[in-house]
Amino acid sequence: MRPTTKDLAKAAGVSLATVDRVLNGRAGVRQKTVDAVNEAIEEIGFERNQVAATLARQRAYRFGFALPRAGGDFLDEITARIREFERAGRAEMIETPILHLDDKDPHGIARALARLSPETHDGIAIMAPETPQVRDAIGRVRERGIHTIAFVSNQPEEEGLDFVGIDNRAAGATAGRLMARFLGPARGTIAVLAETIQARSSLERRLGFDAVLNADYPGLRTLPTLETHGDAGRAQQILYNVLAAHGDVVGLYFMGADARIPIEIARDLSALAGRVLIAHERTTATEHALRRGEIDAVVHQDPGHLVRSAIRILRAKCENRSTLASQERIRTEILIAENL
Amino acid sequence: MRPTTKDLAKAAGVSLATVDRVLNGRAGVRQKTVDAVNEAIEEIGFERNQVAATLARQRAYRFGFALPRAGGDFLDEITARIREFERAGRAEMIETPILHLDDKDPHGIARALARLSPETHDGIAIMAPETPQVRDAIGRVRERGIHTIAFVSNQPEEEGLDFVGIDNRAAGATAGRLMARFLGPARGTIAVLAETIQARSSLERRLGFDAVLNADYPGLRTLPTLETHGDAGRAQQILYNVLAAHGDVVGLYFMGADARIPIEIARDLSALAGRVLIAHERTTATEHALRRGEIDAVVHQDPGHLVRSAIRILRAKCENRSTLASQERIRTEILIAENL
DNA sequence: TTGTACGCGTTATCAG
DNA sequence: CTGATAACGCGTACAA
Repeated sequence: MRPTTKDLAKAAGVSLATVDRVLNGRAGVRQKTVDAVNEAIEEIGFERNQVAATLARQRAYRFGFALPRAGGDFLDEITARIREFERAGRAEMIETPILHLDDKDPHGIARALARLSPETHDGIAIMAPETPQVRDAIGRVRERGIHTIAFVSNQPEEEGLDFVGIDNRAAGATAGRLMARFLGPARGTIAVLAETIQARSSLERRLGFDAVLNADYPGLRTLPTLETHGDAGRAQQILYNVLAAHGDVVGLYFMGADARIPIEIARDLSALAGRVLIAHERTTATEHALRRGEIDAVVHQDPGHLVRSAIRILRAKCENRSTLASQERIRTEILIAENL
Repeated sequence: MRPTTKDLAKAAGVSLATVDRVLNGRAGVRQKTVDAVNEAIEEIGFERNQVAATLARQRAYRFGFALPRAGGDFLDEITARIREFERAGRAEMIETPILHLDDKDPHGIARALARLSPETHDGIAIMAPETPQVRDAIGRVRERGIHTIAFVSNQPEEEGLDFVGIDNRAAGATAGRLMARFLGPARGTIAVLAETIQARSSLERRLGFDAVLNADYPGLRTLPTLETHGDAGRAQQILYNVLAAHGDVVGLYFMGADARIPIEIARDLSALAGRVLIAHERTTATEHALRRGEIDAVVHQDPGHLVRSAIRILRAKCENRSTLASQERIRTEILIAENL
């Protein structure tokens, strides 16, 4: 049988309570005693039994998800995955409450984050715009002893804040390579659409996309990013204009997280037939479009994986363990009709 | 607080022991009592606390992996992922011993499986050829009360044996579509290589590959599958012959799980430059080849995901729970240089 | 057919 | 600063 805390206490010549204090880094133990316990840990090869530890905590882990209140199919999918986990999580003593944030109101977000207490949250995954207010609020959440990670939309890297999501530059490069390979010898212009070019994810994707095309495909020219602001009418006008202005548009890249609107418009624009269309994120809209051959490929990050990875990382932080890096890197997936 | 077995016992008017019997489907309880307990479960909304249940079992789960003794980079990768899990699994009371099988000896495999006892194994994931002996042996393992699943290489579906691995037909179709899309307007012949055409996986991949090409690309012709039998010399000869016999080879599809040998040969065959090459499984060989642009795409199933999915499914069976279907479907991943 | 009592390996709460 | 001791929710002998 594996050594237990009891064995450890005996080996170190202290009580169970002291063992617990050392194991969990609590204050009020002489350094000498700490060392003795740590030596005994090495000696007998003690490893904490997390199952017992979780049971003894007397309460479930509470890992919150702070998400924008509204935000298209992809966010709905994320929410669905959280709720799905919620059911299974109860038996494992993990709760995953969702906290809704108003995307457009940084102060409101900051206030919501300020209300988080260690009493009700062991950790929180935050998907929010990267404003100074939000960044500061996150810092204060951490200071209160709540573990935090940036979720899907990255926060500035500086403060070593863990991040769960894909590498958007790589995702853009992937889209770019597929676009070029699918176009083959064709030459011409590629239009790029996004909800907004302000989002960091859009910037990074664009960077990756251009890097590939500029480096290897002189026959292809990319236009500046066009902003739809999530507005169907505007998107339609934009697409119409760009096709009118450039007779040689051979490809379209929908860079945003909600490709539904551009896809629907593209469907009606017969002028787009035969062009290569690439979008981001698997949603019902992109899935159907792939099946019908209306778009050619989707670059995707799996929402289920995102959610579970965030939970695993938060839990590992609580138990101050490290995680399996190989498991936590979110893949930049390529979807075509055949591998849906 | 969530209701516990104690609350359940009280609500049903029985003892804890009886609650346990009903919960775990043990014999020796009057139907009337069973019903009473089940009603009480509904009434108070009881859900078993798996953390407590696991702790109380007094022993770790033991989920074995029965794998071929030798088998190329992909299998090495799987083994590495099992070992990786092993370290983290101990704290969660899950052990994952590996059982080595001799791929070429069905009777030996059957004997090895016959030695498995419920004392030492709660479940086992089996990767083995689909011979009658093996199938029968698996049946007997299950009869002894050990949970089983087919791992990576499928067993005939008939007996409702769960399977963890990709849909090989879809994987072949994915490879076929990529091949055709990357070739663009080019016309010509595609050579298909495999270690052996006998393996079910090869058959299924070929089926998917051909289905796509035959349906949509009349300008592309596929040759019969060529067998390398994992032999470098033979593979070289085959490739040489096929290029000599067909002047219009525009693409190569490496269907087997170990693309290292064909890749190395292709690298030296300057005649292959400019052709589209697609292989299966991410290994150091395929990864490097993608980075260097020696091959164009890799169709992949993630070994880490395979391993963890097998473990989760076996565990769910032990706790007779259902699993999150969305999490357990192994993706047919497409890898190019940009999304490695 | 049913119930009692104890144990699992931790954590938390006291008292000293 | 340290130690006893009682939980935590469930499984399992063993008794009845």
